[in-house]
Amino acid sequence: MATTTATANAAVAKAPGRRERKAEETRRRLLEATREQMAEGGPESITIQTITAKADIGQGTFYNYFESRDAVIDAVILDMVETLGQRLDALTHGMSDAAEIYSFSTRHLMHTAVSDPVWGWLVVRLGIAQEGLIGALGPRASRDIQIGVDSGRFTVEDVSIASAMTFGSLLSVMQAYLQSDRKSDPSELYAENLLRMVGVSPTEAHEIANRPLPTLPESKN
Amino acid sequence: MATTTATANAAVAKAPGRRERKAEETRRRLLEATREQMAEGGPESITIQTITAKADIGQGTFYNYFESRDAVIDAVILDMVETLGQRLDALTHGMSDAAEIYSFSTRHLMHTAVSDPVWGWLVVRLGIAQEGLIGALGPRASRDIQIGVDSGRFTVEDVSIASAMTFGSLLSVMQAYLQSDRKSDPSELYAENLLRMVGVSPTEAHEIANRPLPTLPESKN
DNA sequence: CCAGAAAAATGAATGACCGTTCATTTTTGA
DNA sequence: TCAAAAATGAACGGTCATTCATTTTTCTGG
Repeated sequence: MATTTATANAAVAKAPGRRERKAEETRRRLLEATREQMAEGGPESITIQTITAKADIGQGTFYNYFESRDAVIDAVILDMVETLGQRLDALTHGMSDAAEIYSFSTRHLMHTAVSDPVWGWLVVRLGIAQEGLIGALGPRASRDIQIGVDSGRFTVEDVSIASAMTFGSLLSVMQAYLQSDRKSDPSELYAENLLRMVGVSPTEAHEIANRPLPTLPESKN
Repeated sequence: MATTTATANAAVAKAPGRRERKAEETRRRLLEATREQMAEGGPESITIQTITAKADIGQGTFYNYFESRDAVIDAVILDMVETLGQRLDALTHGMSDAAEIYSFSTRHLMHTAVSDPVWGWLVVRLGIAQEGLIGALGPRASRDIQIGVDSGRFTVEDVSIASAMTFGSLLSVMQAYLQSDRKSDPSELYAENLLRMVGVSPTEAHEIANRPLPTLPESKN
């Protein structure tokens, strides 16, 4: 064991090494190229050819980093959803009112979806059938709604259905927004409708959904 | 003019004729095969090869009836949506309470979506990005919600957003249902949540969403 | 600093799939 | 009987994911 040349490494293994660093960089380039391609041309424009050309990397090299075309798409989605999820968690961490947490989360989610073209493609085109997307967003929505139910703030008979509706509404409102003349950000009305859906009174729903929205913390990456 | 041989035909033209009847039959066969293929293998399995094989018709013949692959898919969707829409209209025609109309419509829609595999693929896989689907369902949802707003029954600030949410929720609830163990029909809970969303009080929403659901009239076809 | 082994990169070639076309054959109607 | 209409399916052209024999880069021990 301990074949590393000299540098005293603390625990198990942590020497980056030129090779590793370069490999990581290549992987990052491929993910970045995939993300960009998705933003510019949508999911159908993602071919191995376009990705590798954009990343300035040989076609064959792609398969040293990803199993298949689908694998890289899943990786991009997972990365984006996880990052946003963590930023939302950081934002709502200290809050105590479930309705406020739910409102801020859904507003930010919608706002992100209508502002960032990659999210636009992601949500609308890959949509609901995409495992990665629903698998990562679903649990978060469920959790936030469950908090409201447990604290007596929300009254829904079935959390999973309310969660699915939260998520599905996002898709269609966003789609409608993108196809319209993009007049006004629908985030507040979307959140207000959701609050009513989970049992918050209309007047209160209106007030909560229109509170000043704190900005999202930057991601740690 | 009047080149028809003999048969006294009333107005403009209405002689079916062997040719016309056969052509209609072929078109019907193609639509039917497309529908079946969609039910069995989903949208991506719809190729000209599979459709024509299933209909027992030559590949080339396909293009005597439809412009392209997309055209036949659109035709199937339009047909299905129109048929269901008319049945829903017939059902709710005599009703006066907007909440009941909205509830019955959404319940029937969800029930159809979770019962019929073609609708399943249609709604989930083609989903929200499909022009035909949203173009036909959207206006109906908007109309039903608008009736509620006009009669003071609903309070929503933006009908188009509420309409989009009605439709988008359908997708995701159905998707969740299909991926689960298909335990219980989510139609009632779905409708109840929607009623609350448009401003009906929780107690009333519960009552309305659980009224006995009249069966849908058969279609005229 | 060097040789040579191991790892990674490369891009041309492969093979599969699919929508669409069209020259030819079959069916229909008068 | 024959001309027009419809049907046919082989063939074309294009796209694209994936493979692999070869080249290039990196690492290691001397």
